[in-house]
Amino acid sequence: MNNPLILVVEDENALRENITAIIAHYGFRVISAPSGEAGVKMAVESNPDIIICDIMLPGIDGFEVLAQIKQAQQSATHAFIFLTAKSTRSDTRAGMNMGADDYLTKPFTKEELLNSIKARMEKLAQIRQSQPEKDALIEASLEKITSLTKAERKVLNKIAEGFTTPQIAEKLFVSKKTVENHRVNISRKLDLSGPNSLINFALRLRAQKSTIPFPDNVPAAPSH
Amino acid sequence: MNNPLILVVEDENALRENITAIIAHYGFRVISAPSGEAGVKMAVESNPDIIICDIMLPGIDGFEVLAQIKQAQQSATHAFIFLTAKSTRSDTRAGMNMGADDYLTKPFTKEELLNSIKARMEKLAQIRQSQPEKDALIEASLEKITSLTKAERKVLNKIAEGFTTPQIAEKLFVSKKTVENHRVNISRKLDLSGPNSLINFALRLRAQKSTIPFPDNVPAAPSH
DNA sequence: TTAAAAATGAGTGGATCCACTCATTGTAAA
DNA sequence: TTTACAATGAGTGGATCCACTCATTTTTAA
Repeated sequence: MNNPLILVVEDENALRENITAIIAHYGFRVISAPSGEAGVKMAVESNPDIIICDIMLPGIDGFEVLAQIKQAQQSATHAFIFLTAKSTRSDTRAGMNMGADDYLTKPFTKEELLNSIKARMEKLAQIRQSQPEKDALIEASLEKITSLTKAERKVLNKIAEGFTTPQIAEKLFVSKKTVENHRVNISRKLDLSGPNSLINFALRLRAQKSTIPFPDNVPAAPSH
Repeated sequence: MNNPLILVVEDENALRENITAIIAHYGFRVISAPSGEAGVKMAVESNPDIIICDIMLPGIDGFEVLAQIKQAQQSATHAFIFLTAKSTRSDTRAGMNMGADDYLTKPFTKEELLNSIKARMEKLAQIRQSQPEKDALIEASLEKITSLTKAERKVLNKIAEGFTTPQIAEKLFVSKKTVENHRVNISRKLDLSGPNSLINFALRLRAQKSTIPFPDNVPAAPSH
C-alpha cells in the first residue's frame, strides 16, 4: 500500500494541527476537517484509508460521523479511530460497538497515535492484499492524473468504486450531464477512448493503488 | 454471511463453557480450545470468522496466538477479540497495536460480549460484502462460473482482457449478436445486472485470480 | 435415433457511455 | 477589473451495453 491517506476530524485547532503535523511528518498523506459535517463530506469525497475522529464535536458528534459515513460509503475498506477525553468503560464499549476500530483516550502520546495508525494500516493491508502486477497503461497515465481538476478526481474516484454515472451524480449532488462532461474531460486528458475504457482504467488503477490520490491530497491542476 | 463461526480460546473451563454457551444460544456456530496451541491449530484448520482469545494462557499467551495466526493465515479476514483481567492502558494499547479488533476486560457482561461480537460481525460483513473490489461477489460467483458453457467462458475471458463486444466478435469469428447473447447469458447465470456490471466483474475476477479457470482448463458445464 | 442443450444469429427497445458543441456562473490570478 | 479557467448544465447524435424474444443449426447425451 503506497501513500495511505488519513483523515483527521477534530474541532480544537491546536490538537488538530498537532495530529496532522505528526502524521505528515511520518510520511502519510493527511487531510483534516474541523467539524463532523465537513468530515463526512471529506470522507465521502476522498475515501481515506484511516479516519481519526474526535467524539466531542460541535454539531454532529463522532458517533454520528461514523454512522453517516457507514451509510454513504458502504465500501468500508477504511479504519475508524475514535478520540475522546471520556474513558469510561461504557463509553468505550459504545464506540467499539458502533464499529470503531480503535479508541484512543486523551491525552495520548505521539507513540500511541502512531502505533494505533500502524496497526490499523497493517490490518487494512492484510484485508486488501491485492497483488500489484504493474500495468504499462496505468503507469504511463499516473503523471497525467495530476492534470485532473478536483471535480474530475472526485468523479474518477467514484468510477473506480464501481458506480455508474447516475449514481455518481446523486452522490456528488450534481446532474448526470455534469458527470458525463467530467468523464469526457477525464478521458481526453488520459488519452482514453472507446466504450468502457474509463471504467477499465479506473478499476485497474484501483487494483494497483489502494486509494486514488485526490482530490485534496494532491494539488489540483494549476489554473493556467 | 451465513452461520458465522466463532472460536473461543480460554483455559478456565467454567468461563470457556460459559462463553460458548452464550454464543451458541444466540445462534452462532462456536468451537473452543483450552490452550493457545490448540487455538492456533483450530484457527488454521477451521478459519473462524471471529476469534475470542484470553491473553493469560498456559503455554503460549494470547499475543503469541495472534502472532502465529497472523503468520500462518495472512489472507484470512477475521476479527480478533482479546479477553483480559488486566486493564491498564499500556496493556490495552499493546493488544490493539498487535492487530486486535477489540479488547474486553474481565469481568464482562453477556451484553458486552454479544455487542462486541455483533459489532465485529457487521464490520466483517461490510468488508466482505463491499470490497466492491473484492471477494464476496467473486467468491459467491465462483461456483456459478462452473455453470458457464465453453463459448461463454471464452467470451468472459475476452471481457476480462478488456475487449469490447465488436472486438470479441472479431477475435472469436462470430457475429456481434452472438457475443451479446453470450454476455446476457453470463450476466444471468452470475446474477449480475446493470451497466458495466459484467466488465466490472470480469476485471475484478482477473485481479483476484491471476489465471481465470477457463476456457479450456476446466471442464465445461455438463450438457444436462 | 431421438431429445436436450449449446452455439449461432436476428429483431426490438431502453439505458448508458462517449464525443462533440454551447451557455452560464463562479473563482482565482494577472 | 479583466482574463482565464473551473464547474455546472443542456442539446444532439452515435455506439455500445443490457434485456427480452425468437429461430436455425450443431453438438452432445440418453
